[in-house]
Amino acid sequence: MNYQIQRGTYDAYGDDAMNMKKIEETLSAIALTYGYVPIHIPTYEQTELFTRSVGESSDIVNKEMFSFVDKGGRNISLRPEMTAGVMRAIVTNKLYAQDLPLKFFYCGNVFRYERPQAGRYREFTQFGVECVGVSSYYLDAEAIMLGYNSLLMLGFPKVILKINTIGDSLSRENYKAALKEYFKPYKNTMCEDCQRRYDTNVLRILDCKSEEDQKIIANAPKIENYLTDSAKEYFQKIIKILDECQIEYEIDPNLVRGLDYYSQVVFEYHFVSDQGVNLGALGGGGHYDNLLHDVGGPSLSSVGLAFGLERINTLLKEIDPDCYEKTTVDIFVVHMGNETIEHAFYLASSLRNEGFTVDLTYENKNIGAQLKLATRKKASFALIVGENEIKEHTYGVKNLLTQEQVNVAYEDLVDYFDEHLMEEHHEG
RNA sequence: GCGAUUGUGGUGAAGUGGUUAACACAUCUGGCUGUGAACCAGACACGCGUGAGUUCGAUUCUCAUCAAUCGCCCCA
Repeated sequence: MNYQIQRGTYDAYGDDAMNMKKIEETLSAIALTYGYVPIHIPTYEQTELFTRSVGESSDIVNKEMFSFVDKGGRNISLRPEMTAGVMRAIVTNKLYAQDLPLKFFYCGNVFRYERPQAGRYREFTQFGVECVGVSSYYLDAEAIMLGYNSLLMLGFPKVILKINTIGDSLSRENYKAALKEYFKPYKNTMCEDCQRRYDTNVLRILDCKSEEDQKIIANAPKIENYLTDSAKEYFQKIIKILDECQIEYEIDPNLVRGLDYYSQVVFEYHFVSDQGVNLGALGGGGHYDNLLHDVGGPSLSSVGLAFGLERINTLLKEIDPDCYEKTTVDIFVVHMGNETIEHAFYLASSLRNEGFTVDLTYENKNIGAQLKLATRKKASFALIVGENEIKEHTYGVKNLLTQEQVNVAYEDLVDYFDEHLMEEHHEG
């Protein structure tokens, strides 16, 4: 029986898995500098949490959730995103009673039952931040910049930041009504999707790819004419801050995000490689006002964003395949078999205790094969342990890059490696 | 959920309705039982994604199924 890996999932190992870890570490470190602290939440919640918060009209909840009934008869869903879980955690732990805003960052796997494509998986990893409890355009701007700078820091040569406002709820109601009014006469001539959107979420019609429909959309009412004064001002303040900080952005009036809970400012980060590889949004987020309240907490506004780590990873590799440190070993211990293996074993242990990365084989391979193995494992040095060496307490140390070999006394080994590995790292 | 393309060893890849499925790289063994190379000899697909059907016979034909890639939808 051969077990097949599940559709839309993947295995990562070695350097690949290492890269994912690196990205997470980098993002965490940056979030920390913005005053965010880690939060850990469960992988599954009761289904209703998601239908309430993410929105029943959204595709994510509608048709993409991994839902099941557990042995206790509870309706459970694997998290399709993290924000809802964070809100729930804030409510169950009454964290809103602490100093606001609460600033949390998280990294974890999320699940969406979708058709897989390049850069799209059914189980994927999101890194994100949520800043909860204070409504301030400074905080929104801060979050946008956090995401923008993170991508630059990770090694993206440039980032396309798309930004838009969908207004406060009053603006949005008025605008939606105007759109419905406008599209009404065209409804039957538009594509099937748009006809559906007309009823479920008119805003999404603006996003339509059909050329025919775009002609109609071009003359549709614009959100800016329906924004309340305060919503307009709010957005302009954010734009001004981005200008001040010389963050490049493009205002995309058709940018409407799929999660129902957003209001005011929404944004996405994109990148297209020189080879033309475009994986869609690398990350996105926005401001939300009612989510915490909907989940049973007080009414507090927040801003959040999330990145897709897999997309970031594949794009970074596209840009520069060598952008990550590879897994390496400092010292590979080579022995002559038999009695020397035992000596090699203890030698390796003591060097590991000194903090070196040490590897060796316990098979009886000849010296050539062992050196070859050492090279394959990207070892810096080979430490040769034979009967003569054991007798004289002096070992052959071969630099696998320069092929130079010297004899080093047992007592001097640690110092020798300290010194020479340091050099290597500086050069690297 | 819809449409298109694809599916041969660890990797890249050729090929055919019929005895041993090319070739290359990688790997392993021996020549060389203390130094990463080269060379020489040899090994390496329980069988061509999985299942069923057609056939005297299928990896090659048909159907189903699964998966990957791309587009739509949606999103990270």
